[in-house]
Amino acid sequence: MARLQINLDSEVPVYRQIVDGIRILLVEGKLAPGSELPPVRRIALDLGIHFNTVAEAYRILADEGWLDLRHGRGATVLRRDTPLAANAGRVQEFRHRLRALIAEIRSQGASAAKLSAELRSLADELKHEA
Amino acid sequence: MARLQINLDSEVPVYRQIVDGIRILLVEGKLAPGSELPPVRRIALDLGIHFNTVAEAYRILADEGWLDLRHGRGATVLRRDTPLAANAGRVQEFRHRLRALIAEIRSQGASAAKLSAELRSLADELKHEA
DNA sequence: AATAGTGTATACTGTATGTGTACACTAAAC
DNA sequence: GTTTAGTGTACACATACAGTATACACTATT
Repeated sequence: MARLQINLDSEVPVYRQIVDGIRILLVEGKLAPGSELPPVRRIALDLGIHFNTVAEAYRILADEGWLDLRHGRGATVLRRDTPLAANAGRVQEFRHRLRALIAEIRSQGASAAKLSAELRSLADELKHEA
Repeated sequence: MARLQINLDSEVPVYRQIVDGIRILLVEGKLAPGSELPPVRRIALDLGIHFNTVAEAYRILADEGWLDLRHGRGATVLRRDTPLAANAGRVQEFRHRLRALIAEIRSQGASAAKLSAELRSLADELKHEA
């Protein structure tokens, strides 16, 4: 599995950074159904954190239906049919969180032009996946 | 000032939702330098929370250089020259957080096509602002 | 069986979040 | 000038969250 990037100084809790990082791989198909994830202790060792923190992340992804998590056997990626249609509220929430993210980065000095280009690039990637 | 939208059930702390919401208005120029923000008690009353929670949000925005916060007088928006050039690290962080956000919403059922369209729309808005 | 390797459960510590309350500063009324 | 109303500030507190330590239970292999 691709190496996860964790920032211990971030305001975002580590377990959520792990969830976010693995979910990217899952959604983008870089972790296919049937794959086995590394044991919690191994990831924990790599990242320099406690294995329970990784286990918490695995549990969340299992709750979301991404992982089959079984006592003594490890974690495997499930085939996960898209759960629900996108309703308007979800897309609106996305829009709001995206605006907040853009505002935060601009507030730190990133130019609107540069971010606009990044957004277009991501939009294209997404389009090809769809 | 435009009404802030706060979700008390969100996993995101209320004070940070306030920071995010106001920062959007600031970055997009909808709160111009010289404007006065409402007193912390008034916003708190509107949102049904304690005024100290709003005060915490104001302090953060003041630390970021957006607000002039003065004892007994209220909060006014400062002219804030862009603080730093966008370095590569910041844009990379943006990209990663954006991917995480997209993955999360897709994981909840939003289609790649729809999100791609949203991204393009936001990219265009940004471009016009630049 | 025994063992090594997996995830689980629970108690514990430090930190973050939000509130209550008293305070200090400013401006306006008098 | 003093008073008063309105503002942000400081700090203690209750509670929830994040991360760790440790003992446990399940699975597969020997």
